[in-house]
Amino acid sequence: MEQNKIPQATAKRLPLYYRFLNNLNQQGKKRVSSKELSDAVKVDSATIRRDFSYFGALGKKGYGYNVEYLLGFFRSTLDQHEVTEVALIGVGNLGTAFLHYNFMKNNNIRITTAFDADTEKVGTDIGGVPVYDIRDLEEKLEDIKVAILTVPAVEAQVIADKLVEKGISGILNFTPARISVPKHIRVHHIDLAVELQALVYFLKHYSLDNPE
Amino acid sequence: MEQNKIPQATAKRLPLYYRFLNNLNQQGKKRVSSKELSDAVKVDSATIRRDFSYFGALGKKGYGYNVEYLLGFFRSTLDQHEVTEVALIGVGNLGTAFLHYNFMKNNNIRITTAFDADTEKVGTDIGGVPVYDIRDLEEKLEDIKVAILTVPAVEAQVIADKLVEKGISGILNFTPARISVPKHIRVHHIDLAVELQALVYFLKHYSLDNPE
DNA sequence: AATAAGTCGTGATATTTTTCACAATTCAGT
DNA sequence: ACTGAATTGTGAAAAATATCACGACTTATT
Repeated sequence: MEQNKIPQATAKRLPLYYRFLNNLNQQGKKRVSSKELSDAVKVDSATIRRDFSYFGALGKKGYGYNVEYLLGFFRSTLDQHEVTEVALIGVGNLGTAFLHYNFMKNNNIRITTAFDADTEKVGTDIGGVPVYDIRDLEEKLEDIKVAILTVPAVEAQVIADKLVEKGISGILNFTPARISVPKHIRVHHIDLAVELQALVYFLKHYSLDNPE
Repeated sequence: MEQNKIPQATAKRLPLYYRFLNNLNQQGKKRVSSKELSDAVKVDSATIRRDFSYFGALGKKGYGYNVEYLLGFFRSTLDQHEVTEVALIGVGNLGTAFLHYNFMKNNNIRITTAFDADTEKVGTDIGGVPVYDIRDLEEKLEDIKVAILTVPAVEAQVIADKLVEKGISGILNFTPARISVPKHIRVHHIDLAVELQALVYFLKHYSLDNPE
């Protein structure tokens, strides 16, 4: 289970590589070089080769990588052979965007359950996902290990506590609240206002050339 | 203009600090320590002190930081005294979520203009923002420097090209497409599927303890 | 006035991540 | 076969980031 020592920075890029390889494969492309990949995903080619090398020698010198082989390799590495079920808490605009997104296409992930407090929404189906009452969270969550949190900030901690109690493993938190959880639970924060403001800051202070 | 050598990692955390300080100030809190900040924003206290130190000695030893002073300092550093106008391209669910988000509260940012291809939406106001026809992009964009891109992936590059032509400086790209732009233009990618899949990957391979 | 507790700022160190640069290898063309 | 162009995998170096740990200072208390 414990894949030894893949750097976090690498792990975060894997889904990106995977998706692009998937596209290439669907286009019938048979081989690809780190340079081509680099142009497409905007990651330095040496970084890509280094990333791949953590999994062994996947390519051929002077040739590049076999798309199908590489794809197959990543599929198993990313555990794409079994569907990961995800719950979505908070069916506002952002939550609805997720419900309409088809994660099955490139990622073997499915949102199977959604929750909201709004009685207008409870009982409906959005993007094929049933929306339950947030008060039934504990009963309906079953053994889902991953949750997407798109609720108002003030609700975030209370709901996170409930998720923890039900045995969640990971939370993708879109609220501005930095939630507290036991340390064996992984939380990734995506803070839209912070991202926007950071971009504005970079433009004002790093504008002349574009590092990163 | 060129603030010397603030590390990027620090710059990305500034908006987070700023927002929390703003909250503290509104609560009437007068002082705060790096430890308290650390608990709230989940960043190591030494990292916070280091981050602040790039701007000089903002605190007092044995005391902590004066909330009002620190806030004022960040306000100028983050250029919060003048409103940054932003355009939003693509009024789907995700775009609509942005239009309803009040960036003026903690960030001095305002979405002033939105664009969409759907004639149902063109001409309406969403969250107080007028929605124009995407075909009028060139005419209506005026001198907005920042754009949020929430369109279908296939449209992304075409629209990015138009934005570039109109003199955009920064793009917050929510599409899975990695767009190509001249290198003086800054693009931040937020890729929802990648974030979700990366979280799932971390859970499977790093589950026992939670680094980061 | 002295003491204790709390806290910053930062030199030094550790860790993580990226990049360089090149030997080894492959492939395509002659 | 041979040659030249392309490309990997990786040791080594560089750069970026995070953390440790402590002297110096502030405040509160007695």
